[in-house]
This record gives sequence, structure tokens and C-alpha cells, in this order.
Amino acid sequence: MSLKVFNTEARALGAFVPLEAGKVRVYACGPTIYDHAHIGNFRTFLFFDVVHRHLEWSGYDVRFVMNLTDVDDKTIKGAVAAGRSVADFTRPFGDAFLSDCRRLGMLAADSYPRATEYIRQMVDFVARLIDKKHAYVAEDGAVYFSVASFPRYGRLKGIDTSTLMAGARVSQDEYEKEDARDFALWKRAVAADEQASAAWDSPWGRGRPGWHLECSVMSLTELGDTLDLHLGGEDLVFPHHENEIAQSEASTGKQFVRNWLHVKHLQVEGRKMSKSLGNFVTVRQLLDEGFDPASIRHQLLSAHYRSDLNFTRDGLDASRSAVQRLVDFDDRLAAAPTGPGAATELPPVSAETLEAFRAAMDNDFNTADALGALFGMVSRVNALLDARTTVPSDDVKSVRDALASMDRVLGLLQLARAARSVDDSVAAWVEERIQARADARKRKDFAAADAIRAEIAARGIAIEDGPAGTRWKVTDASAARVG
RNA sequence: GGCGCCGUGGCCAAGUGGUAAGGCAGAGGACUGCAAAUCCUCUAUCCCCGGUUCGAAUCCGGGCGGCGCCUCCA
Repeated sequence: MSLKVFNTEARALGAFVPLEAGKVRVYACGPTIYDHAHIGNFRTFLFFDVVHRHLEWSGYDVRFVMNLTDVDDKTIKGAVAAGRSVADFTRPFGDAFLSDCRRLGMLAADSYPRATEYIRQMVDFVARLIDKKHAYVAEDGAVYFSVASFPRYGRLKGIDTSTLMAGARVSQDEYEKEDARDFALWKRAVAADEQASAAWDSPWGRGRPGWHLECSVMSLTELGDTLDLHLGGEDLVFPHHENEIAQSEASTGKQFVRNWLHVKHLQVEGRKMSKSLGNFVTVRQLLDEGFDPASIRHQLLSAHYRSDLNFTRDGLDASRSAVQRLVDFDDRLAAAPTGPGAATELPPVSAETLEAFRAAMDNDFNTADALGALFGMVSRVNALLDARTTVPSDDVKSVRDALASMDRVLGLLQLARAARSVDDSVAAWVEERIQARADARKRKDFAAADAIRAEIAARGIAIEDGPAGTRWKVTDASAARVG
């Protein structure tokens, strides 16, 4: 068994075989930074992160690149409206995006190329396509890719564009194109572009890159002519990725991407997310509402990436409970009484779970199935632990190792831990209160003891009495952190 | 209109030919001063109708329902 992925181009599950054994080149279509990224964007980006993590977990040497598009129609429009250059306009959004990524526990990419840093390479790229007769300069000074020069056009989406576009789809303002299917590689600069400092010199006059061109040039520059994986949202299949294939392969003469993976769009509270519906949710908004990053991460990973996923606040609450179960389990393992004794079923359970987990992830990154394997282990191990007073430390270690291993892919525990830490002063206060409660309990003054417990609970901290004494845990980080 | 996807217990969600993972919620029980955590037990023949098959949630046909893309969009 090894990794299988659903390649959009093949429309089928196939064995993942990187161009170079042991090494994987991944290009992830990142955000256009003209606004804050929303939760729908993050379904996609979080999936990218899981791909990234699982490849590394599987032992591959991964080079992971995610671009930040900082020049396109919307960016320029926004910059002009703000009276700034695209560079100044996009910087804060780019910073905020990377910050959101960290908040959600995403691994850093090896590189985050911004389009404006690759203008030189883009110009060279376009010149090469013109040389090869795959592109032409139109009368308006723009450069277009000639789709007719690339016979394989349409194979990603699986459409025959020669017939599909034969109709009256030619918009009035694009008459300079020789063929309605042709798309802009380089756009002639207009006043707004200059105003936003989004225009550069080129052999064809002042202008700026077309959107599709940006990704091709950045990916080829950063990763070479052939990528093992190119990831994106489902909306990008056509025309964005189709165009990338055309221009890239026309330029290099080599296969551009071996595997295309596309993530299905997220629904929010049962509907497509859009600004007009007013159900646009950003990550920072959810965090401000008090939701735990780990809950968000859990819900976004709770369904397979090619399935519908309806993001809801109720679901977030359910995810919070699920994550808490994991944290409690981890705590229990850390405190499990160990001692000599007969071997337990723990090691084989750990091994079986890891195997099931791996199989799930290898099956086109089936995170829902993988979570099932993980939680199955939680139940089985809890039951085994209940049945014994002590277990050999090696046995416990096998479970802890398995849990930590799986979490290197899921990233839930580490994230949950980060949100549940408190200042030393808070910890000291809790310890003091617990001692006071212990005294009250010793006096059988349960009313006082319960009052103290309520006092602690009000600070977002729960306590649990066990044979080894009273333990406490943070359940509501936002309340607990307040010193 | 074109292309495509989906419909599994109260909610979420795996499972693509051999008689239904997991999470959340709920009920009862054990443990507990009470809780919490944990465990045990309980709640599904998989939208409907046909068909193929020894056997289907899984394949085929039809129906009903929901959704996505086709336009800037992750």
C-alpha cells in the first residue's frame, strides 16, 4: 500500500509516483491578498497543509511552495480605492494571512513567492512564448496566448473548447484577440495600474502580468519544469489551471504537473459563502467569537476534501468536544500509573491504529477516515486502561508515540495545547484554590468545596478528582488567560 | 441550457459487492460526597421504486430532494 491521489486530469484515483524518487515538489495556489482570507479559503489551505504534513510524515523530501497573488484586477482596484500602491495595499493582508495560517497550526511553506517579485521572469516567459509562436502581440499592446497553437487545450477540464466556444461568447471589448479562447499573458497598463504602481516595462510597452501567467512562472521558477502536485480550489480547474498547463507546456515542452488536486468549496451554515449572502466568515472573526483554532481545524478536516462540507458554529462546538476528548486522552496517558506486570494489548492496538491511519491518509488523504482510526484507538485504550491499575511503561509509550505520530499529520493536539496554556500566576492561583477546596472536602464542607469549584470554573478551568488527587485543565482559554 | 456531485442513526461523517467506522448530542448503568473524566449498554437494514447478482448502502435504470462549476473567486 502506498499513497493514492485523485488526479483531476485523469478523473481517477491513481498511484502517486513523484518524478524523482523520494522527493516531492508541491505548488499550492495560495490566496489573492486583496482582503482577509475567509473560512472557505482555509478549507482549501488546511487541506494543503495536511498534504504537506502527510508527505513529510511518509518520509518524502518535500519542497512546498505557496504563492501569494499580489497583483490582479481586484488587487489593483482595492489599491486605487485605498490610494496606495499594490505593494503597500497587499502587505498587511499578506501578513494577516500568514498569521492566520500560524493560528490554525499550518506548517510553513518553504517559499511564499509574490507575483510582483517575478515580473522579470514573467516577461522572459512571455517573450519565449512569442518566439515559439504560441503567443502574439495584439493591436492594443496586450499579449495573448494562442489556444489554437496548443492542441491539448481543455484536457484538464475535459471539455472540447473548439466547439464549446464557437458560440457567441466573444465579449465586445476583447475583439483584439484572434480567437475567443485566447487569454491574456500580459495586459497593457491603464491609468489605474500606474496609479497603483502595478505597471512594469516590457518589450511590448508598460503593462502587467495576466493572472494565469503568474502561477506558471512562479511554480516553474521555484520548482522546475515538472511539478508532482499542484493544489487548488475546485474553481480553479477552468480556466486558471487549464491555462497554466497550456502556457507552461508550450514553453517548456515538458509535462507541467503530474497530479492535480482540487478541493471542493466549503458551505457555510448551509449555503454557499458569498458577500451578498452576508455569510462571509473570516478566521479572525471566529477566533474573536471565542472559537478554539483546534476546533476550526478539526471541523475543516472532518470531511474528505472532495466532499461537501458545511461549516457551522454548531459543528464547531461538536469539534471542540471531540478535540477535548483527545486532550483528555493525552493527559491520561501522561499520568497513567505504570509498573511491572503482564504485557497488555496496548502495543498491538497502537500498531493497528497507525496502520489504519496510514491507510486512510494514503487513500487520497481521507482525513475523516483517519480521524475514525484515531478515535477508535482512544476508546480501546481507555477501556484497557480502566481494566488495569498499572501497565508497563513501554506499553503506554507505544500509545503515546502513536498518538504523537498521528498528530504530526493532523496537528490537532499541538494546536489545542497551545490554546490551553495559562500564565504561571493563573496556575498558582488554581493550585491554591484546589488546596483550599481539598481542605474543605476534608472537613466534609462540600458546599464550600463546590463553591470553590464554581469559582475555578468561572475562569475557564475544570477540575477532576481522581485516585491520585485533583487535576485541573483549561477548557476555555479566553476566560482562563485573564490573569 | 451545458458539465458534475451528493442524499448513511437527532446532528456531523467514513464505508464503492459480502450483511453498517468514528465524532457530537441523548437515555440507562458503573465509578464519585456531588461532579468531571472514563467505561458498559441502548438508538440505522443506508431518500423512493424497479433491475442485475447467491448476495448491494455500494452496480444499472427511473423518480424525488439538495448542491457545485460553467463569471472574479480557495
